[in-house]
Amino acid sequence: MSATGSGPRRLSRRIISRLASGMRSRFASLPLGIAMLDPEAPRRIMLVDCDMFFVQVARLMDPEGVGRERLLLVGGSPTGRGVVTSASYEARAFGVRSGMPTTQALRLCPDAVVVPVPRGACASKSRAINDTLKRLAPVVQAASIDEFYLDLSGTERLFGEELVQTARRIREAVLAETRVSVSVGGGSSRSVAKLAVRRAKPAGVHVVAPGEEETFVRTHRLGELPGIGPAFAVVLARRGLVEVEDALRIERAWLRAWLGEVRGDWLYDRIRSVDGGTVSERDARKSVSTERTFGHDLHDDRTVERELLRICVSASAALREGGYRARTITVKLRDGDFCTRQAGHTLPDAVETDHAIYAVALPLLRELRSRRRTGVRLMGVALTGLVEREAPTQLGLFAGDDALESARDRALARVIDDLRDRFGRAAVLPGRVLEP
DNA sequence: TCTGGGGTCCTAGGACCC
DNA sequence: TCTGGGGTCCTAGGACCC
Repeated sequence: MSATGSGPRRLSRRIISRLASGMRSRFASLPLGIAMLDPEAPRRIMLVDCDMFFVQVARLMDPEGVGRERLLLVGGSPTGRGVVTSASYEARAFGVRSGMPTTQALRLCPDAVVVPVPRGACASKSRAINDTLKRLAPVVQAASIDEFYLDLSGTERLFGEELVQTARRIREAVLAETRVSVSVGGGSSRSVAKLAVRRAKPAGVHVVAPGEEETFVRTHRLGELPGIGPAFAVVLARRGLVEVEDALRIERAWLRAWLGEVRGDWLYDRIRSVDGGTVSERDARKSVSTERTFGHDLHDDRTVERELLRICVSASAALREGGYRARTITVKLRDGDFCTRQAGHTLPDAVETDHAIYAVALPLLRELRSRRRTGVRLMGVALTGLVEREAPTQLGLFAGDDALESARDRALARVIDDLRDRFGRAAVLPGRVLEP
């Protein structure tokens, strides 16, 4: 839950006109004017959310096969330890939900067909939808692979239509251009739009009229609000707060005393649909991670360490692909009994090569393993403390025999990335780094 | 019944510094 | 002779989201 921002920023007239001229060239096909940048214009936010996105993409990929399956589960894994990422509406009628273990889903719906997540196709569909939306709205923010926030403040006057009509137009355009069915929620803030899109599903539109926000939010239970998960809902229920209605009766000071300043303020504002969140281009990434759940728990140290190397290779490739270096390397273990532990280390200088990351990760893994020696169900490596790769480094000061990575190591890593790009992932396999 | 993989944000204690 | 206090970084854990 983010409590950042404090409403629309005020922009000086000069900045507004500069932005507006930039916008006109970028959105040449739109009749955009200065009105939509007016910080005084009431916020009109839309959330475009794909209907069972992974199921739709899997069907589009294979129209004759998977495309004809009504009872379809996307997710699971060849190891048999997966969960359902997305289920068709027909399968949901049997009680299947996303996040449910695939084995459990198949007990509820034995005739369902399970297919893996078509990751690459999902990513490119997501980009296509984003491109379409950028032509239809001035500000588009991809909140996840299948959700997009649009800021349409001021466009009602501009387009000469109500937000509901704009929403329908956008829904039809996305369907026509990408063949993906979406639902659209609208309102005065991100959080209202997010609640509204659920009422719109499937394949519909729901716009909360200006002034109706509080009445609309009041029809929900607290646990239905985005940002209130099972744990928070239990805390609230202990205070007798179950419906939004219940919490509306409590003064801010009491919510702060019960829940802490940050969460108390957040809840007080959210149920009144006060939401400082703005729609803007996505911020820089904060972390890159790779993790893997094994088909069977791993016990042998050499096997575990070999898997760590593979995970480091994959995480560092993703790091370099994003154009980053990382200062903090964290190893995560989930034991056979689902106990999850992690250990991390922060370096004085950011690194980017497989070798350096593995050299930091290996002692962390050994430390975790020595604390608790049980089978390893899952292992992961997270890279944080990211810096842009082009940022100047202190390498010169430290380059020596004990430096974790040299300019030569980095150059080599990029050559290998390039080979993998051209000849496939298996073109270059790690070998020598195995014995540090 | 057995629990994925990719993220973001918050908390809280201890170290360290001024 | 007793105990400062505030800011920032690091680390581990957890809640939450899709």
